[in-house]
Amino acid sequence: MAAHKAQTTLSALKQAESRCNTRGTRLTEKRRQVLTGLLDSKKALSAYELTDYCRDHLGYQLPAMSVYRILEFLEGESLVHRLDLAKKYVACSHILCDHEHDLPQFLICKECYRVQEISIKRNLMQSLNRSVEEADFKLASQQLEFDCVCSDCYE
Amino acid sequence: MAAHKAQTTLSALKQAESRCNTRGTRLTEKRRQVLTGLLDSKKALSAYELTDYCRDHLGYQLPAMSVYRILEFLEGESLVHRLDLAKKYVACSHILCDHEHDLPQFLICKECYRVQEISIKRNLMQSLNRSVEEADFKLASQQLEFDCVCSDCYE
DNA sequence: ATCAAAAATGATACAACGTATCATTTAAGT
DNA sequence: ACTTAAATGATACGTTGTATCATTTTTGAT
Ligand SMILES: [Zn+2]
Ligand SMILES: [Zn+2]
Ligand SMILES: [Zn+2]
Ligand SMILES: [Zn+2]
Repeated sequence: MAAHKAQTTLSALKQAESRCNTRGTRLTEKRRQVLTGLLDSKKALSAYELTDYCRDHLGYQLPAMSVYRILEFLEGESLVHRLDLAKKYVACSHILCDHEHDLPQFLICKECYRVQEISIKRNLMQSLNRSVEEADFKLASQQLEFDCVCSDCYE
Repeated sequence: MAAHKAQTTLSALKQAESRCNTRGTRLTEKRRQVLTGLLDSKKALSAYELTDYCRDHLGYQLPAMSVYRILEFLEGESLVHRLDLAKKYVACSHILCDHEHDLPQFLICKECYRVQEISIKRNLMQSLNRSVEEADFKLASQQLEFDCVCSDCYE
C-alpha cells in the first residue's frame, strides 16, 4: 500500500495558491489562514473551532459566517472536505497531488477527529452499491464517512 | 432475500408493551405516543418533529426535553434507532421479531427520510473492516448509516 | 487617478438540534 | 398513608448552521 507522503503546511499552501491561480479564483489572506488552521491542526475542525484558531493564533476574531463562506470556497476548490457525520471540516490530504483523486471515503476518529482519507477498493464499493440497490435505494454519494477510532485512541 | 413483513403500528405497540413488561420497564402513555408517532410516520423524525406530532395529533405539546428522554428510553429497549447522520430517530423495523437482530445498517433517504434497515452480508462487512484496519483505524460500530435516495425520490 | 461593478467580508438575527439542571408530578412499595 | 424512586416539565444554555443586509476590498474600464 503506497503510503501517502505527509504534506507539509507550507508546500500545501503553495500548491493551493497555484491551483487557485490556475482556476482563476483567489486564495485571499483569510482563506489562506483558514486553510492553514486546518493543515496545521492535522485533524477535522468545526467552523467555530476555526474562529477560535484565528483568535488564538492570529489575534483577530474571524466571524463564523465568514468561516463558513471560506470553507465553502475551499471545498469548491477541492482543498477541504466537509464531513457531514462529524460536522467538521478537514484539509484534503491530496492537495500536493496534481491528479484529481477518486471520490474518497473518510475514516473519522470520533475521539480526536484525526481523519484518514482512503479509497475503498472498487469491487468492495461495487458490492456495497449492489447491497443498497437490493433494498431499492441508491447511495447519495460514493463519498462515504465512517465513524471510527484511530490507533492513538483505542485503549 | 426473505422480505420482511411490514409491522403494523398496533401489533408493534403490543409487542413493545410486552417486551417492556418482560424487561421490567414501563411503556408509559407518553412513551407509547412517541413510539406511535414514529411507527405511523413510517420514516425518521427529529425530536422536534415528534413534539409537533403530539401537538397536531394528540392536542398537547410534549416538551422537547421529554421527547429526547423518551427516545433515549425507547432506544435502550431496542424499539427505536437513533440515526446520527440524519439527526433523526426511526422505529426499529424488527419490533415484531422476537430474535435479537444483528447490528443493522441503515439506508436513509435524504429527501424523504424513509429508512431501510438492512443487514449487509457478513463477508462484505469483513472486507470493509479490513479496509479500515489497513488504514490503522477501527470502525466505531458495525451499525452503519448511508446517505441514500429511495426509489420514490429519484427522478 | 477615477469611477462603477463585482467579489469578499462583516454584523445581526434567527433556526434546528441537543444538553444541563432543577422543579414538579406520578407511580411503586411498604 | 407515607416514603422513595421514576417520569415528566420548565428553563436556560451550547453548538452548528443559514438568511439577510451592510460594508469593505478588488477589479477593470475610462
Ligand atoms: Zn481529498
Ligand atoms: Zn483518535
Ligand atoms: Zn432495528
Ligand atoms: Zn425518499
